[in-house]
Amino acid sequence: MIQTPYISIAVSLPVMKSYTYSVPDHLKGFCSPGMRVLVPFGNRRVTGYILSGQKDCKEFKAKKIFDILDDHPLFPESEISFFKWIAGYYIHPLGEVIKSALPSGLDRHDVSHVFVTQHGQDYLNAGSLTPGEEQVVEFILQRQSCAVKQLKKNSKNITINALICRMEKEDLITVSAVLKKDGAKIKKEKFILHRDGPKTIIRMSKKRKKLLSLVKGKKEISLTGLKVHIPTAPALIKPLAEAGYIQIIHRQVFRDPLGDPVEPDTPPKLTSEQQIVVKRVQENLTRGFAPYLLSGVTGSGKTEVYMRLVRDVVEKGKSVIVLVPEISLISQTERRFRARFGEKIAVIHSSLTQGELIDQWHKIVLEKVSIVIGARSAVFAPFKNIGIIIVDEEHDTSYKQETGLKYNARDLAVVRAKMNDCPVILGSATPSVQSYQNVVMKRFEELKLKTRVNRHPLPRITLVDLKKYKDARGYDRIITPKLSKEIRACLDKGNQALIFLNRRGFATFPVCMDCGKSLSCKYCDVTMTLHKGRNEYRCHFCGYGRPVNTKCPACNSSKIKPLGFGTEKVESMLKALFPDARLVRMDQDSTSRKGATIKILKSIRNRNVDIIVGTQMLAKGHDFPSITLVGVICADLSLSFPDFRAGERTFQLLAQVAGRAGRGETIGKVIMQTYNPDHFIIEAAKKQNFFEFFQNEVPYRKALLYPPFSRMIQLKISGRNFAKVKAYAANVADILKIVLGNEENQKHMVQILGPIEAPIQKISSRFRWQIFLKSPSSVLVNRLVKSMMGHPKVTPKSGVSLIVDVDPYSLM
DNA sequence: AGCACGCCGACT
DNA sequence: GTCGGCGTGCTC
Repeated sequence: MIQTPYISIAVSLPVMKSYTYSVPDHLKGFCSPGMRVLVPFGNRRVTGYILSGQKDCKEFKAKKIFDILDDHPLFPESEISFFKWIAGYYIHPLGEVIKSALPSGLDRHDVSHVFVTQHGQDYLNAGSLTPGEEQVVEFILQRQSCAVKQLKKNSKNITINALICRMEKEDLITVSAVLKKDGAKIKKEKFILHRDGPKTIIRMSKKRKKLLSLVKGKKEISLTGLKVHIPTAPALIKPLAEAGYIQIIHRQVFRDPLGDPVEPDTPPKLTSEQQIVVKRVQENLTRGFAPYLLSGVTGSGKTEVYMRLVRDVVEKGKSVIVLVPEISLISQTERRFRARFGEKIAVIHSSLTQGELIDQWHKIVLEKVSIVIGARSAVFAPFKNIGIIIVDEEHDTSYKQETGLKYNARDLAVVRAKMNDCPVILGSATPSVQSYQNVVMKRFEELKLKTRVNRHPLPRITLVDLKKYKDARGYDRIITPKLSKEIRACLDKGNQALIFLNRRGFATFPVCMDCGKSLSCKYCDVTMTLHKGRNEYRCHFCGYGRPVNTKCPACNSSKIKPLGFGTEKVESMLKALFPDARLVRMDQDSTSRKGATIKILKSIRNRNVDIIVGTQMLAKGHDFPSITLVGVICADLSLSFPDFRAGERTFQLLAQVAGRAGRGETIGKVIMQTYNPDHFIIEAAKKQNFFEFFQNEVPYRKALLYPPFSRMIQLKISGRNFAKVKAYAANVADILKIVLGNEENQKHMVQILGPIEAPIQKISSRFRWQIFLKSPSSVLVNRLVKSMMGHPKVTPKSGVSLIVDVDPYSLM
């Protein structure tokens, strides 16, 4: 609790400093760090987060805060230093860091709204408005009031600013600030308490009597609980409460996002390997920061190791954060944790509604739970006393947030563990090069699980050289005879086959047969994809669609040939090749409808399908015990990406997909079709040998000074005007060079690459340029960017945006 | 982010 | 001559 007259606030706006406010008398003693407050900022109201108390404020007169928005802090004081670290490392405003750490939808600020005045109304009725004015007035009246922003967006008229201004002067409309209201609130429910000795005696109907006896039987009962017995209870309670028979109280309840219940499980006996690993970590549980990399082949029982350690930590009265990759549905790992720990768990996941997420958050803050399991944002879980942090599938790219604050939750997990003096375990069957390099450098301790729990051997992988089928006609070119023979055999045995292709749609490269140009998106620098199911061409970057009978935009020819293939085409080919088989496709297109994913997963589990075709969403998080054959249509698709991590990603993806085969009793088979059977990535994937991959990859990274042998910061410059973007990018690069040139001792420590045009030159009508900074020292690149941003010549240019991405994942 | 203040082009 | 464009700077 803060007793000082002033408080230090981070506002949720892109401003780099914190601000001092005074606390009015009636709010004294109600402020704590971690609470939200509504504060005046400029001439409007915004959300601020209380950082600390402050004794005095001399340089300027502090404004008073308007209100405190929370009863309890939303995060513990101890987390503030973590937020500050993030703000510094990712070069991001502190208030926005906190905003992105908290559940979305909690932010409040003024939004200017326009209203129609009585005067304006009269003019409209009298028909004395100009057509332009009439349009504005009617647009506002349709929705009572309207945000100025929305009005501007809707209007094609460029002089809308002037029009609004003039209409306000003429008293046709008024503009005023409206506090943005949020959909998500704490859910409260009515609870009924019994009271003796009513103030007034009222007539007792049968229902009233029944209700009273029910209430008397329990100490307290929720209205929902009462409704089960007496459907009309909501109407009955009011007179009874007024007469003093009962008391109604409002209490917070937690919405249940967990869906169908999971059967509780009993811990199995650990294998000797697992025991060794568990013991090793247990020894260090209370000895401060200790980072581990748990590398274990698929099926080696990593989850069981996590669960043992979690139980230990919880028994010591500490909290646990478990991070899992973001997938479209609750993962197998999450289910297993719930089965083991039941009520002690909070879940943080993108499929939660805003309200559910806030409830889970409150459960953590109010210490109703001691375990959090969830996707990347769970790394911000507001625990005070963390005993261990676990990051499962640490190599997974979904830990990197690509919008707003571009953090990597896996890296933040290590930082948070360090600040909390606790162990952190990163687990994976295919670790990231970065994490394994940390093992090599002895920064992480490696823990190994070499054998599968059920002692089954890993699936056998056979390569098929696609070069031999380059000139083949028809199906053989995409589904080679070897693969189709194996599918047949798999079907005949009554098993399931999984066919993997990391590209969705039917034809991915439509080409005009007359002018030879590919059909590209109007707004992006990419080829469109034919989707037969939707009957249109679609851009996978901006969503723009063209009808299937579209003519070539360059020469107006109607002869567009659907070259290139995606999952949709593979599906239709398999249908033709195996007419007896039941097929299902699983990709973004087939799972976008609500409930579709569950339906597909259930049909796979219940063995109502024989062949599953899909993209990488098949490779993650779900367990398909009856799949015995995995077919990879083209293993090299992701290999040709213009990205130094293309090889790493390909290896991980192939190893993960291969691991889907033979999880049950039968030994799995994998057929991997590739144009590069001799490539070291493909060879290592074939052997499922991470170490071989790593040893071959490292020299290449070292030679070109790529991570983990350097730290990178990517500057993305984009805008609608090509010349402006290019000029601004050049300007930023110049400033970087000047700033770097001033630091004599650092000149040779940081490389500035660019500005260059991005591999995808335009997305959603925005032209894209980039600058890369590389350095062996993360501190130096960070400092360079900070001084560049502070340089007087790098003023934000209108129409051009500059985005800083520290440790970037996507270089496109 | 949003808003106010301050300087240059096309119009009553 | 002004109206209204938008570039620059600040918000406790």
